[in-house]
Amino acid sequence: MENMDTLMGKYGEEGDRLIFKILNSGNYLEKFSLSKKEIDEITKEKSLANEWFLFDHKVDFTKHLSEISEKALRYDLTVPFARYVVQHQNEITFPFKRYQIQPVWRADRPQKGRYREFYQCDADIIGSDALLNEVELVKLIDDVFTKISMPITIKINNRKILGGIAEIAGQPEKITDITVAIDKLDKIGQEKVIEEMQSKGISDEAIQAIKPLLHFKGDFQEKISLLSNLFESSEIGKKGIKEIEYVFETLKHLANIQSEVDFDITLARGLNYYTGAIIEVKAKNVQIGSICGGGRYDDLTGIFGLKNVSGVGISFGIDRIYDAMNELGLFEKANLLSESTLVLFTNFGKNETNYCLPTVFKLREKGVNSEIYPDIAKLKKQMKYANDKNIPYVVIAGEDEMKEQAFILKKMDTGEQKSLSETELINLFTTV
RNA sequence: GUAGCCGUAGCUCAGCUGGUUAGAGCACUAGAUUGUGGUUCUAGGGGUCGUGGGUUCAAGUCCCAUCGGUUACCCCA
Repeated sequence: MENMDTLMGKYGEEGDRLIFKILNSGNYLEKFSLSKKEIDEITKEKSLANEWFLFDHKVDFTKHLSEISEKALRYDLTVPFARYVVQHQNEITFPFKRYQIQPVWRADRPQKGRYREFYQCDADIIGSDALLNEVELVKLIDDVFTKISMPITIKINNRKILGGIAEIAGQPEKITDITVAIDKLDKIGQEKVIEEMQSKGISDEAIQAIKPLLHFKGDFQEKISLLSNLFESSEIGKKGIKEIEYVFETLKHLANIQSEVDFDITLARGLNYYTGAIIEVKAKNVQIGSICGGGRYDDLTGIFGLKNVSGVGISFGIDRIYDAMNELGLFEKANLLSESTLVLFTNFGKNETNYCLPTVFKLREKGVNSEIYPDIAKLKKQMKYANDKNIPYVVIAGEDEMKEQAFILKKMDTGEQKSLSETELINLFTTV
């Protein structure tokens, strides 16, 4: 949980709306009052017939947020991390690296691949503006997805390039609108992108300047040279090109990257706080949103009172990665669904349980996953349980076996069974 | 915030232009197999048809409201 003002204004307009707000505790309407203007407006339409007019008339509480809510659930891990770094700046040695796995919340309508509560795993390096950190994080992404054998595309862009585009378009203040529109290119097509820009009040001259980018296809070098021509008069654009060139060259020649890495001019990302590299990862052959995202933020700690500390970080969307792995059948392929229990001891009654229990615990001490059926049930039911749970061995011990100080071990796949002493049984499982 | 689709057995669903006692598969229980699973066969239990109202001689079916789920837009992990 965070203070509301820690979170508000960091993620953009849409982000602010999606922050889970928490009502104040206790009599939370105590401090609440309508402004004179609001009362005038309401009473104009409706006479103040009774004291419940507040409830009769829809009041826009979103305009009174600060009066009724001062806490909110964390929207991501990056902003709270920046707050943490500022609070503990004297105890932290920079450059500071950390990872963190925790749930975050979005007040959104849940749907496929989109959750109200989900886990993120963040990895950040803060207190260094070296581009080497960008390279390290891309390498980290590549390592992770290579390890779980998930084919991905790592898309990389740079906010400075987007800034350059806005600059040469002559409307730097419209950078967000321009980039959000460009971001939709592969979804809605060139025509609609231009329409959207027009509707956001972007001038026709600006659109003409941007247009060459919209239907541009080419490899990395071709993209770079196109942008270089475009950015002759844009310092920020040039800087963006230099940055992305370094990152790509280093990745290409020194990092041994397995995944596809793509310089995507249309990649924008809605979060406001990014200032340099932006990264997004898409799973191949799975229809799900991005499964990992991140970028560089130069001013995030500045907002909380610690200037000139640049950071770069990425965030894995754990739940989506799990969904994608499921859909691709990666758990089966990696044999991650193998049986959890190796031996099941059947339960015939109290005496038999007392007879078996020490052996179960001895096996467990030796690291053999064993369990005893908790209820006195028909053998048929217990066998079915073992079968349904893919337990490969079942131990049966009733009165007869107790007399002989023996256990019957049944191998489920072949059905064969033999009588063993406790020592023989334990040895069988521990000397493999 | 906007729009579409769906709510019937524990689960997945069928149920036609309203018309007897609301069905199937899976799961569950029992038996064939009194201490032996996977296959098979037989029998059985289990339903306020999301909720509330309306139309009708008659509503799971039509209408309205409401709640829940889901999908898309937006945005993102």
